[in-house]
Amino acid sequence: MARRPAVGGRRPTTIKDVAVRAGVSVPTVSRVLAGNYPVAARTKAKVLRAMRELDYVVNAHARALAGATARTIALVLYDITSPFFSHIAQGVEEQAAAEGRVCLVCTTRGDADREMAAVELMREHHGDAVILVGGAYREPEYRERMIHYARALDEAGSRLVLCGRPPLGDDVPATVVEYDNEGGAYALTSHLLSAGHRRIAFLGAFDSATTPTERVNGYGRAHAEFGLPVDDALVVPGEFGRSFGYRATKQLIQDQVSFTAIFAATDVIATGALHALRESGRRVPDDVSVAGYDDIPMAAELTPALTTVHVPQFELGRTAVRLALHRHDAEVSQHVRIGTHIVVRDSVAPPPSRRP
Amino acid sequence: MARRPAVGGRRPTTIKDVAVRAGVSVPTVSRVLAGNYPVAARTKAKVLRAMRELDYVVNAHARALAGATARTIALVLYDITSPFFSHIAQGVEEQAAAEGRVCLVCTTRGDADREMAAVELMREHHGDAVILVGGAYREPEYRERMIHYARALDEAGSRLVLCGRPPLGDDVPATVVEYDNEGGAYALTSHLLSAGHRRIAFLGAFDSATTPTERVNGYGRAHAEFGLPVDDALVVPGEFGRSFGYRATKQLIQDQVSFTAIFAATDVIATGALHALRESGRRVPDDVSVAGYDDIPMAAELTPALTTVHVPQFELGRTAVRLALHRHDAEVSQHVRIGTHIVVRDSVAPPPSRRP
DNA sequence: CTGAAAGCGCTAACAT
DNA sequence: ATGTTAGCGCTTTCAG
Repeated sequence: MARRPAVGGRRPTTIKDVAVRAGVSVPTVSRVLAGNYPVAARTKAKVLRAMRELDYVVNAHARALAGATARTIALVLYDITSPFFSHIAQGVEEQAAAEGRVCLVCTTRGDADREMAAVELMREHHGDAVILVGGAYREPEYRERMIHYARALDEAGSRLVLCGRPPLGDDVPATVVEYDNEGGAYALTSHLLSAGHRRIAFLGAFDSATTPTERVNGYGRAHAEFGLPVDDALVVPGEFGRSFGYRATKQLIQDQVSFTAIFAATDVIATGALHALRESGRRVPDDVSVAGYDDIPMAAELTPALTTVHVPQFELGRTAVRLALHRHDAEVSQHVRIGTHIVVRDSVAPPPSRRP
Repeated sequence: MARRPAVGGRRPTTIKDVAVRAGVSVPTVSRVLAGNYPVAARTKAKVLRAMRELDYVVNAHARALAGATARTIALVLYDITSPFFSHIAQGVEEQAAAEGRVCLVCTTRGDADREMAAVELMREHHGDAVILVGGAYREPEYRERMIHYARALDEAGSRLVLCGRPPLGDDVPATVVEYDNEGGAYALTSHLLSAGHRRIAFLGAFDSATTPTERVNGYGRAHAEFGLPVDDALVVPGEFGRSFGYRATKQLIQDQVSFTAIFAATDVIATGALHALRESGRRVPDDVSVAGYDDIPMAAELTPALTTVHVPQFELGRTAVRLALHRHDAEVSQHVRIGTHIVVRDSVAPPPSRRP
């Protein structure tokens, strides 16, 4: 029964070794470790000394198995390299650290199957919460599966958190941290319309298989309120990546679709559009106005600085963790909707026709 | 001894429940779970069926405690939101996933104490490796502490990995995945000098307390080989952030220091410099050339596209995981140095004096 | 304030 | 091919 001779090393120090060296029992060591139980000062000192001398660290697994919680937060992320998601992740990580938790991270890259596999995997780790960021699909089976996960996690004493994703229904035990997609898009489109734009291209109308179409809906509602029709030729479906923004803009120009403004569904798409416009000799905002969505930090640093809709990414992440960990406090609501607002910078001007 | 009534839920299903329902013993269930032992097809089917019906998932902690490894990779990162680090993190995450591991992530934000606390925390989790990315300090106590961690992790059957960080010494059991800082900086500086530049500002000469000064060394060596002195007024120490690049450039201009090129120690610093130059009415590369380091994906997409030194971020991350996990294969070296090379784009031109 | 005993859920050695 | 037994390192009753 020789256990774990660990190819390159010997058996790590355990609580028992500490107990022996300090001349006390194992539970006593455990008590000074937890610090939630009276221990004589002298005993405590002896134990701490032994721990230091032996370079002892607790075994998180043994602790999780014996005690109640693993003190981890699981994060299932669409993609770490996208600025929008990475800032949410930062919020999650910082709040988790502040509450004494480590993060377990998995990446899905927009694959629903990988996402579900990731949730299953996270279930095995029995963290305090499983936070889903980005990606959300609308197939009914997918939804059913998520509801199932929400229930399973709840029964296991954990919590499913939908961060920046649509809710699953009021009877589903999940925490929801949303933000306003439709309203922000409505406000920004209104801003463009008020500036005099009548031909506004919308880049990134997500297809029905993926994330909600709320942003394009806001765009549509603003047009409706202005009594203007939407020209379908101006609404370009696509993913949220820089290359899509670039390609879509090039295509619009090549197809000779006339437009005086571009509203990109994300700031990253907008940077691609900006690039394409510049390459085609269009000045922004003199010839064409450009607006984005998300207000990633880079938006303020582009030339011209991008007019966009602010989404508090960091706050979103922090809130997700906070709500999940304090879900038993009566004051803490489990469904919040964080507001968004327009940030006016330099990439939007009246269309050329409206200027001298 | 009522265990874990878990405020909002009941006791999760265990392997025992599965065994009972399938009418077999616990080890048999364990065997079909592991799949590394002969089990009769009929029995296996019964067990799998029971697992499905009970919605069973293994307890990762129990498994880690009883078995050998936790199947996790710990990642201690300077900052998730910086593109350079997030792309390394992506490489780590993908390789870890490919090898059936989940990542535990902690962020340090350049605080040596937080970094050490993070390593301690990761030690508790008994992952297969603890990968350190970014940040590295040069105080002797810090170095001693890291050496200590390397030994402790080794003894625990884990592995310290220094990714993009200087080695700790040949006798220290750690995996090192380096890349060439000095050589890349030398090559790029030579490129600028060859183009005719003689007043090249260097932005981001790290102070002695933090990361190595190798990049500035390469800058110096190139000058020496060209038989040129370095003007200290052109070498600006600072952190690697966009705002530093912006401020330093503004300062240089305000101080009327003459320069025809800027070599930024990171691409992110370069974006700040670009911004400041644009604001001051300098055209790039017509009036001033700009070069960066790292080749973050954004570098290719700037206007003008940035000439820089390519560092394979994704590869760095993947390699870190691969080497650590396969450290017992004789063929796998535990100290690799990944090459860097210049990427010539549009932000460097001969200085105005050398053009018609 | 401290120790003895039990058990968390799982895997691995030992028998069949 | 399967069951029995022991034990991973820790926390938590329960006694004293």
